[in-house]
Amino acid sequence: MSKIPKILVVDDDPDIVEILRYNLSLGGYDVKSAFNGKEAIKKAKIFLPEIILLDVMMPEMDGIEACSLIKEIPSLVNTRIIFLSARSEDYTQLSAFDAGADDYISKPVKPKILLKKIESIFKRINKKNEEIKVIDLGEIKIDRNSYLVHIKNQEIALPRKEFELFYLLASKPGKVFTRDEIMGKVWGSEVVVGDRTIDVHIRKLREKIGDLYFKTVKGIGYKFNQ
Amino acid sequence: MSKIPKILVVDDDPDIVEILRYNLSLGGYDVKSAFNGKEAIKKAKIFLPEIILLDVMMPEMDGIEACSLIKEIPSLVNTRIIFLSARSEDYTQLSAFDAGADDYISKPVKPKILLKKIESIFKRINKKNEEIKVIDLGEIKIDRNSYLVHIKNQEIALPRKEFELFYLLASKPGKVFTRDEIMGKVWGSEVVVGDRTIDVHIRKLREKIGDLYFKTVKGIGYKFNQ
DNA sequence: TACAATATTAAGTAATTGTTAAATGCTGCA
DNA sequence: TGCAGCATTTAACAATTACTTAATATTGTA
Repeated sequence: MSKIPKILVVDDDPDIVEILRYNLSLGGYDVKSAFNGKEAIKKAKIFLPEIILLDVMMPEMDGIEACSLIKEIPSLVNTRIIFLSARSEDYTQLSAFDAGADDYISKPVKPKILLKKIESIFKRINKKNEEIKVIDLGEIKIDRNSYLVHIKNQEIALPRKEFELFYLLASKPGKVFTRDEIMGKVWGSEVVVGDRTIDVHIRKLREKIGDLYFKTVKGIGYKFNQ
Repeated sequence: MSKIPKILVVDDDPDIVEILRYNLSLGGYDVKSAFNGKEAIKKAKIFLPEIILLDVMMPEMDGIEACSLIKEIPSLVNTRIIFLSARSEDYTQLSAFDAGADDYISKPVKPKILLKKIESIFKRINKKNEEIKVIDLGEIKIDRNSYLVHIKNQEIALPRKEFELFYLLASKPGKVFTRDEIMGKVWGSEVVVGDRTIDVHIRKLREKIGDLYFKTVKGIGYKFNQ
């Protein structure tokens, strides 16, 4: 998490490579470049970048073909590929996504959009590693994919805050979460809400999920017990 | 799938036509030729090639104009066009792609590169055709080939955006797709449209497909349930 | 017991989505 | 080229749902 994120830039036009390299370096990334598909694959194997920016139109081996090949290299399965293309046509986009692209930027590339996109991808990468999508406690399952809670074959839909709160508590059954902890993780550190807000949400959960599961630890916070 | 791939070569220089024809024939392709844009269009309509190699500079009607016209012929919408040009100038490339070109080779053409490119395009074409383009959920079938939806022996035609949205949601029944996710996958990550656009499309789907299938998860997104 | 912390309500406020109709964009065709 | 017809987006407003608050009651414990 503490290492510098690596990006490989691939384009046959040296000017474009330079522009991208410049902007990405400013953004604090470790950038390397290649000028065709073959070189890209070779360098990617060694450099192991988190993201590859890949031009679609290149002589010899085009971006889409290169992408397909990269996606087959085991050490690069988690590498995200962003295509660069002269025009944003449906056909091109489709083949790009078919080949395994993760995103798409049309030229001319605007530095702001580029950096934003990169940033959002890194955010996604980090998030994904942290997150487990389904909490399975046997009788109770909490599923982030469908935003549903299953209890003994019953299906319950929860509003967002209630779901997040439940998800947090159930992520470590038995652990007491302080009010501050809950506040920070469910509401975010910037939001300011009144004292009773958490209680009200706990109440709703007790109503919907079952009274017994949620234990109050007076003076500290709450915990979930199966 | 078993037929011989067809390529139409168009250049006003008979020598170049001959070189290309020779090399492509060796590669196992069914090659025909034309010597100007008009002839190219006429022959293409009958020959129905998978790929057209088109010289940019030609007397009477240049390649770019010819390309535009070809792209408007319904029976040739799936034909890929590769431009041949004496120099790889930016300006030319841009107009070429504007006209609907799929790729670009600069002269002098190296047979190896040409064959590789052609091969990679055919690979892509075949891959696409092989791909699962039909989502079959029993009572509901969603067919990408015809852009039709079948529900209980009823056939419903959907406009593109509605179709794409439906296709996305139905690709993982039960999964909640966030608005961002939907935006990125159906509209593309660069397009900016208003807040209510997705809702309106969902509404149309509910109208046409059935209210029950599309569930709103407030604060998150939408999901499809069979 | 006192009293600080939590529970419970109902009602207020905010946020999100639904619905329409009209505006805009696009495509094929005469 | 201009028009017709459909697709898509926008904008305004309504409806719904989520969330927070405030007032009051209850609880647990020093």
